[in-house]
Amino acid sequence: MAMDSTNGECSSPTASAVGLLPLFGSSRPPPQAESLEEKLRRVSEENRRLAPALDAILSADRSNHPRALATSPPAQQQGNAALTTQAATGVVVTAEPRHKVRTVRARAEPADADANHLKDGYHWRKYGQKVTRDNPYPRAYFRCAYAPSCPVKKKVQRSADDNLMLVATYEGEHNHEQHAQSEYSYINDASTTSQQQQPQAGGSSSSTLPCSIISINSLGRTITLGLADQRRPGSSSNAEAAAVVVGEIVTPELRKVLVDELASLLKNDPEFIESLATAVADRVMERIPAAGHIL
DNA sequence: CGCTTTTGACCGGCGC
DNA sequence: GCGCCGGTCAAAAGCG
Repeated sequence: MAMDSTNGECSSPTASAVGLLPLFGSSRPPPQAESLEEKLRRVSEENRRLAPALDAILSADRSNHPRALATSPPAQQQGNAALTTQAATGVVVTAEPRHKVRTVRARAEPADADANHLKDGYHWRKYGQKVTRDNPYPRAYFRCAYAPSCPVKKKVQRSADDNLMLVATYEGEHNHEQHAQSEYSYINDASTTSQQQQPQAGGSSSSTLPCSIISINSLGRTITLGLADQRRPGSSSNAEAAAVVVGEIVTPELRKVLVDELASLLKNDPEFIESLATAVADRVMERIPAAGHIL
């Protein structure tokens, strides 16, 4: 099963087919130009879009079995995506539950251009570095700082194609909680992706982007909350550019962060509010069938 | 002073 | 068996 979406292109066939959820479409007539019928059709369409999102969240929430969303063979060994998500900010998580190997691709922060380290909420100790044959950039080897009690290792290497893209491979599972002051979020430049290079909007940094948070809990198989660049031309609303992928959420704290993030996003989206109000009004009207007779 | 990072050496798997 | 290559070790250096 593969999930894919790039740079807020939430309506990509791949994304909608597999569960990267295009919360809102991008080509929509202005609300004032809509008839009631069109509104009804639009609301119904959005309901259809949201249903898989809800299903994905609920299934991830209720399932303790890690293979809920990952049923494919190992990505690294067979070239298939075992469980790959790529959010709008260019972070890809490939989970391979059977062998406890996960690959994370994340765009390095410009200020950290020389760093070869991914902050993921755990404390790592570097134990080696090696230049590999197929990549001019050195590969760094990290062990969990709680080793040997924690067997997790990770390898971090810059992509040969894009030196701002960090590729981290995790092996094993942590047997402890994240560090208290851990940073389990990537604040990434939302205008870039791993697959498609988008021009950086004036070189602005990600810190100016609200809600551009990607959370990856390496205890979980996949957690991605990606919000596309709101400055992108044609992106008329926050939610329109949003893509949410939730695999297995492990910690309640992280779950709360993700839910809060999504709730905050939707609250600030006037189109979502309007759609919600319309849907509620429709339901009310359905329950008052004789209202016309009263008048 | 203790912890972390660096870096060259070493080891083991794999293909020829 | 040999060489290549990825992964690991461990001493030295760096840092707070």
